Amino acid sequence: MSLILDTPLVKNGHSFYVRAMPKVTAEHRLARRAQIVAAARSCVAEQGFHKTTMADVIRESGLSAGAVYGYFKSKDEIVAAIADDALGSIDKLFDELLARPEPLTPVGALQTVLEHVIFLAEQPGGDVTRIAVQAWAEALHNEAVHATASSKYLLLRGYFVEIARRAQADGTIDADTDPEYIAQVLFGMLPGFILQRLLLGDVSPATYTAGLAALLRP
Amino acid sequence: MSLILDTPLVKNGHSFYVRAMPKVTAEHRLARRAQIVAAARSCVAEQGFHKTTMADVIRESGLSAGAVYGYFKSKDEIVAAIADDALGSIDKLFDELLARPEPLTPVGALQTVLEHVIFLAEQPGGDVTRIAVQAWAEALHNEAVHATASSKYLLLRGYFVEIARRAQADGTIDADTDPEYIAQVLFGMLPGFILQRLLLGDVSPATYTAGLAALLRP
Amino acid sequence: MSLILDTPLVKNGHSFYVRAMPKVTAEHRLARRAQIVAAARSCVAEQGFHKTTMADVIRESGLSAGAVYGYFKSKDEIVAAIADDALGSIDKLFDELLARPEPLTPVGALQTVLEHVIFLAEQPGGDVTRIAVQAWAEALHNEAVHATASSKYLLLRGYFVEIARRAQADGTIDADTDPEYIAQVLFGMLPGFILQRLLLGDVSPATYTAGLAALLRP
Amino acid sequence: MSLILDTPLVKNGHSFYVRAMPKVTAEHRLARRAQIVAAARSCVAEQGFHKTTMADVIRESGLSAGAVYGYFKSKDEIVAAIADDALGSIDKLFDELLARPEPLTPVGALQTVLEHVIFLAEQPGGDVTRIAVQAWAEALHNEAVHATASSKYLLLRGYFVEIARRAQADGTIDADTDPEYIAQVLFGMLPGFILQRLLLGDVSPATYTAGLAALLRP
DNA sequence: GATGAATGAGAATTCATTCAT
DNA sequence: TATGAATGAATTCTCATTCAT
Repeated sequence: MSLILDTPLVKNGHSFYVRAMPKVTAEHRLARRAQIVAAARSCVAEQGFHKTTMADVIRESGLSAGAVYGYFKSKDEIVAAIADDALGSIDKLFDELLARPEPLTPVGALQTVLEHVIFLAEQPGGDVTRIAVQAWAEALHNEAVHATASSKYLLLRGYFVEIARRAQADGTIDADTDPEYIAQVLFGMLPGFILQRLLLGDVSPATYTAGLAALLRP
Repeated sequence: MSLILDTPLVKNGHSFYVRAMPKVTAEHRLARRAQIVAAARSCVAEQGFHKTTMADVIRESGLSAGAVYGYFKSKDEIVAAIADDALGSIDKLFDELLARPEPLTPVGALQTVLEHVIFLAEQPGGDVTRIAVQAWAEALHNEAVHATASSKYLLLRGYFVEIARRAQADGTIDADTDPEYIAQVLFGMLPGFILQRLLLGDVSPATYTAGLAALLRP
Repeated sequence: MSLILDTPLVKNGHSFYVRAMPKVTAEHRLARRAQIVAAARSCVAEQGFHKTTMADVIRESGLSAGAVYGYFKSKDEIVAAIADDALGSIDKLFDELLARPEPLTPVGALQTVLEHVIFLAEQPGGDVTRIAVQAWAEALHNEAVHATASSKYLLLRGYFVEIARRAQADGTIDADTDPEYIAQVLFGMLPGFILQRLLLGDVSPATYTAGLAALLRP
Repeated sequence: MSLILDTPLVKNGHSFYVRAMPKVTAEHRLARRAQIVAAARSCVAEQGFHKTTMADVIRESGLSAGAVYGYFKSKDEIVAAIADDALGSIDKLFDELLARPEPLTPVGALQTVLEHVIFLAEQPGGDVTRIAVQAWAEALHNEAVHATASSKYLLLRGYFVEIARRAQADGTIDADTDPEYIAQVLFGMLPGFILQRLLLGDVSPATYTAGLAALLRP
């Protein structure tokens, strides 16, 4: 990004300076925001939202205090952005599920989700599931986080409703039960999986799917 | 804590009250600790661990700063005590389950647990499940809370192992699957229930048990 | 303020500790507030409201940051308190005027006021008139200061209305003019005196009263 | 400031615009400075010197940060420029007074000045008198502003000395009093007028002149 | 010269904890 | 032991100013 001319051009009796109009703004701004969120995310995955100080985020992001505050008005906005970002993983789970050509069974859907959760958790830059757990706690007294969390979770749970409906249609599952209830249970297995993985460390998609399969098999 | 004298002694320009110091120390100490934890718990249920300040706890408990610090060395100790207290509810769930005369089926056990969770959550003094969610987040970077949480959760999950074994013994559940895996799934339904109840507000023991029953019914 | 007893009194089978109930609160609180305002005032007299930092006030007051914030919720509150305090000098001018046994003429009243302004300005702890000038500027965009200033100024101007009325009654001043207008002019000489004294340094009650007397003498 | 090219040059992934640099430098510079001072003045009239940030000035002026700093080395220089500009109104008062063909009486001179003060205050771009009040406060701890203010005020006061001399010459005013003292009082009525107008809002040239006339009439 | 993103010192404020009484 | 005023390090956020383009 070098300045091209140091000496003014002279044309029509006027001197001209060449001014860079960096296209920067749009993408650059987003990239910087992402950079900051990434820095913050890795702090939060380690220390939680509240032990993470702005100084941590600033240091980790490699920017200055002023720069960070140029992209986010407050720590709360960064917290919300991290939560959004982490809960955005839900969208990725969703895409993964919808990419499947054939319809999935309940167990199949759960297995797919669990495997993708593990995949996401192991991405570099801080375990998303750790952030999800922070987000659960935060959502209880932070309306912004609550709003994101509930909408994302309703979305994913909606997918399980669809799975339940199909299973009811082909007679695999009792057709008289509200598919929402079935989805509550299926979706409701995720937090328990995440929590046991983080706190007890002895679950895996394989053990979990095996356990569920055993329960479902008559 | 009776006052012996109603009229203050005045000496050196200061007034003094003479106050009875009951010898009860042992129980008294415990009562005081409980009083502080109760105060702190109701703050934490509303605001979370980190937004709850010592000043909040001190005000809510009706004691003085010095008094509170006489019973707890630090905020961290109070946090640990609240987590212990909240996770102690697990013991109550457990007692509830063991009190049953006849052995429970997986669905029955879950229903019993969910109903008791609701019962505990609705006790006055702050919803325990809100504190549990805070404790999950805290456990990720607070060893004391992590230790309590994991031991309690292993204990409760152990109960579900027992349930699974019984169901395998009487042929209700496939006997070739490790009962630990089955317990992971059964126990793993609790966090999802708690979370959906707090964040989405549309689950109940009835809907959940119906959903699970539909899944299990062939 | 020494603790009287180190060893518990034992009476009626109970042990007693003697607890100091410092009468502190009421007067002590006021004294501390005054101490902080005094510190702040001397800073403000030198540097103005905005160049005076909380760190300055804290250092000058000899207290800690926390202590200062225990008495004032914000810098704005301290600013308001200083303005109140400085504008409270108006009350002192007023008292001075009302203490006079015989009624004053316009020139006499002005002279008395100017002399007392000088007296107050020369008190140790920061020239009040410098703070008054800051308060004028502040009042233009600080509602709290504006409210105090306008009420105090109306009060003092009201005194001059009274002076004007008397002068009209005894025929010294034209009776057909609204005494409020006359008071506006009399009271309105004060800011100009204060300003010329601070910025030009060449006015005194003597020169000012001489000038006014010359104007009034036919 | 005409753009020669409508289509950006693109080079190295950046787009460039070529802009005409008028040779006008001298006037252009002054125009730009005036533009910046005007922007800053309207901010200061609303918020005072210290609440006005450079960001405010930059936004209001429509220029870039760099551009503003190209014309003023620091905020302090802008503050000084605004004060100079506002105190420059004194020159306008002065011109107004000297433009009168016949010599003025003290009351006449004051009336003329007050009326012109109102005229200036009501010009668009921020009430000059509000800025004057800020300048008074600033002059107490800003040598540049102090220097400008005192020289301007001495100048205007000098005019009143002249008025006083004339009145002494034609016997309207006692000849034994130093005309400087009389000027102190006459000039000293201005700040009180400005302040009462801004803080109390109930004075006008008419009420003020009426009040003064009543005082002077035997 | 012009731009505006970036800088970083410094400001206001909070809060866990202590300690004289 | 009990009190609660006091402490001061740590935290969030601002804003005058610079500098690569």
